[in-house]
Amino acid sequence: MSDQVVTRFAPSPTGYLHIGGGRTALFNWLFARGRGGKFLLRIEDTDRERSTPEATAAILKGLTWLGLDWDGEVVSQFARKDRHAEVAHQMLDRGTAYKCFSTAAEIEAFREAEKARGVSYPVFLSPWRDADPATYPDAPYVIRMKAPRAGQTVIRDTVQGDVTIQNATLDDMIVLRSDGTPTYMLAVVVDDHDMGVTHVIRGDDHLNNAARQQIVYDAMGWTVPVWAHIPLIHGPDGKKLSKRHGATGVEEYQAMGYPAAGMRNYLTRLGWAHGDAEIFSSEEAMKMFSLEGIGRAPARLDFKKLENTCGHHISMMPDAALLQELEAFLAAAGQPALTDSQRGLLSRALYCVKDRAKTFPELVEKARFALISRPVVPDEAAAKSLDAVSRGILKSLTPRLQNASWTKDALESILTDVAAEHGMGFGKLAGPLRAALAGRSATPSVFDMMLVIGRDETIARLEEASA
RNA sequence: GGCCCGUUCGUCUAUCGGUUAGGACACCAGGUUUUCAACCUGGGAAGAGGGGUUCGACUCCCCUACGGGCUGCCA
Repeated sequence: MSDQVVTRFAPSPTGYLHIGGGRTALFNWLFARGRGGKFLLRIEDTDRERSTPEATAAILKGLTWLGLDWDGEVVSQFARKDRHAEVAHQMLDRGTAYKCFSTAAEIEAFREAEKARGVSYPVFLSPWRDADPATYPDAPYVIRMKAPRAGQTVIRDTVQGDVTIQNATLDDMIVLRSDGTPTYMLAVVVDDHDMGVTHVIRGDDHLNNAARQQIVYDAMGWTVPVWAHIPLIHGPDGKKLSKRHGATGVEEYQAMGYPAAGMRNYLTRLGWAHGDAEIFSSEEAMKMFSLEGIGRAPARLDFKKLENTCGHHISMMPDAALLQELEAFLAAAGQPALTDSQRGLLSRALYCVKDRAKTFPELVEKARFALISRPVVPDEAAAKSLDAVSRGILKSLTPRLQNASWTKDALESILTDVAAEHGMGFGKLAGPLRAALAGRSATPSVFDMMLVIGRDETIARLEEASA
């Protein structure tokens, strides 16, 4: 018997990867990876009407972008339908399930009638539960689990605590549909058991389901996994996160230019805490992560904090990795790829822009000075600082830069000297320089810009601006 | 409607009966500066409401309010 941790993420492929699903996957991943366990991926595609291969691809893509790698092959739940049916029949043999010949129309009619009578929660009690097989008609049937009618089922949840459900409120869930396909309630249990899942970490929208699933575990004599039902993510207004809040799919976050490491960090802290830890790598998160640290209340998405977290990660990232992810972002956002020379320039510029950007678009904007080619067209604010006097000063500057030693210290002393000669502080000179070098009024340090683009380009831009 | 879960600064959270209720983001003020960002210093800011239990409750129990989830031959 191995006590290795096995977790899984089990999305249904009906759309893109929701940010909440991404966080669920992240928690499962952190928990497994931090304990030397396995993190498995299963696609819950038993609903043939709604499942699409495109959605599956989108989900895998989202997980991959987030950097959540799974162990082994992706399991298709639908592909295991024969195994599910086998278990349903074993339940039949064990007497923990029965054939029910009630039609959908009959059940619907029953519910309507009960509601009309004022029964708020009509629990359908199948007349076939204890019927004599001799009376079975030759008709389609479903297999229902024989759930206990009395007593209670207790879910021992690591996050929510002990949750007690009265069995009387549970009906005999269908485990196998009349067409022989399994329902979710059966399939999850069979798959989790067969895959050796030890910890079920999922959204708390499944909390009530856990009671029914536990009944299936008991019916088969299987070990119940450790439950951990985590609260959902809400929009900034506290309502369930939906389209109208903006981004709900993880690919939208990628397109907005958030680095994956920052995303992971932010999402980890959303609904989970470990003392005062705020900014950390995924490796550190794995060491700290525990189910006990998960909060019980739904958390709201805060884009400001997301940005702040991402800013820390951008500045911490090694240049090579940063450049690589930036290029992936450009591709994902449908922007033109970098040319070889732009890539070279950008990697030289990173050191002076990475501390000032929170997202990739911001990083590109800050590094604009390095990527543009002449003529440098100043924007309105920059144009204002390029008056006649300033242009004259810039012109007088170029000869002195010709022979200057191209270091920050040397440049600084030349420029402060020039400014002094014109009876001004360096601050006065910095504006025109920015305008000439970058065409903007807000840029990285002028010295850094000169260092990055080099002597020839610097002089060319100054001459152009002062012409 | 019924059942289940939740509720600490605006937001994410720490606290696991005894704290001036801590941190982070955001915000405000000041500083630094070569613009922006960053950074530094300081500031305002919270236990939903009401009952208990206890020498003592944010912490335990009950009620109310509010929010969320579930209530399918969906997952």
